[in-house]
Amino acid sequence: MRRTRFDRWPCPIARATDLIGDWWTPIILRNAFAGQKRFDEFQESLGVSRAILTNRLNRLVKEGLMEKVAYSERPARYEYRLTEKGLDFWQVLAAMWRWGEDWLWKDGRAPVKLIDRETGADIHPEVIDSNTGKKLDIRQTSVALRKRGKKSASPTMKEGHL
Amino acid sequence: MRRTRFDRWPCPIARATDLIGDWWTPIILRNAFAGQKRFDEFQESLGVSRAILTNRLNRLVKEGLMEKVAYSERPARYEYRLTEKGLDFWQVLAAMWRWGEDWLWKDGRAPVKLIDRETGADIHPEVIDSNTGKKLDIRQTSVALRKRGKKSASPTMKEGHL
DNA sequence: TTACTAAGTTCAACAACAGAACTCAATCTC
DNA sequence: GAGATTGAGTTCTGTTGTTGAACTTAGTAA
Repeated sequence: MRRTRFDRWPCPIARATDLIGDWWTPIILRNAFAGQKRFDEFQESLGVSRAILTNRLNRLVKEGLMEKVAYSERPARYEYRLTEKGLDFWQVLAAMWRWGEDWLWKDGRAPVKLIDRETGADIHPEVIDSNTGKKLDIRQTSVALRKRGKKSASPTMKEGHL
Repeated sequence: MRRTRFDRWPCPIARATDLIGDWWTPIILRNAFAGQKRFDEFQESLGVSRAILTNRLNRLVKEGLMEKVAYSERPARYEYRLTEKGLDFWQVLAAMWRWGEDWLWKDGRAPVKLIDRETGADIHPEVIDSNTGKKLDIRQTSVALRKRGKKSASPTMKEGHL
């Protein structure tokens, strides 16, 4: 009766969801992107239970999004740093940022914005198809099976339109 | 001792996480994008508990990502359709798709891909800044408070670099 | 010697999830 | 017209996961 796992499903969205599909993981990553590194720093700024924080950081390390690095030998002290894999996850958080600021403020606008560190210009994340440079349109998008693909773990991802 | 809620936090990522920060919601939305509409269709293809499915669909309706529409009066039968707000969420799932296919297949590639429904060309989601057209770079990105912003609910989102 | 710090671990109460069975109104099948 | 089927749920029982507080441990500072 364990939590259902998606990490062997043949769909990238399902596998990504398995990894970050809980309340704390995306928020912890957000704070890591904001420069936080230490256990107590995460714990105090978020108010998360220490047991859960331990669990989530361990998972992020095991999955390669963060690495645990000693910044002091004696006493032994560690910090958590984003890896390349973790840094690349910024695209997902940025897409969430964009959707969130577009849709989740009923009255007024979000009190924060993303800016370019050098020019100060506003940054508006947008998801495009890199082949055409155009904004994604679901109505034009389908899922296809790759040729010579490996057998897909159940449940099968069917071809078809999105 | 309720689950910690983020829906009043001043950060778009936190609010979005509150909405989709569980294992089933993104997967249900994925299937909705794949064209599924009915309760039993979701239930059978995902194997999710009916109680949880009811709960998640209700939440998605309450938050405006889906709408419950009667497709038959007698007997009363309903289907769930993505709204504009729900359709726009595709950018987030697409970003997850891209990150997932780039990082979550150790051996080989994901067995599925996104293609353009008309041309059949591969689609590669990518997150850019719509002002510059360039790929996002976290090392160049900061968070800024908007001028004249409303008081921020705790915890405070600080200015600073990401 | 006592207090403090960082990074956890342990614990009890409670909430959420899984899987199966049950409900209910209407329609189809024999 | 009796019984089975369908769609869309609700209810139930037993685990598993989350919360918040207290405790641990090794080393340092006062």
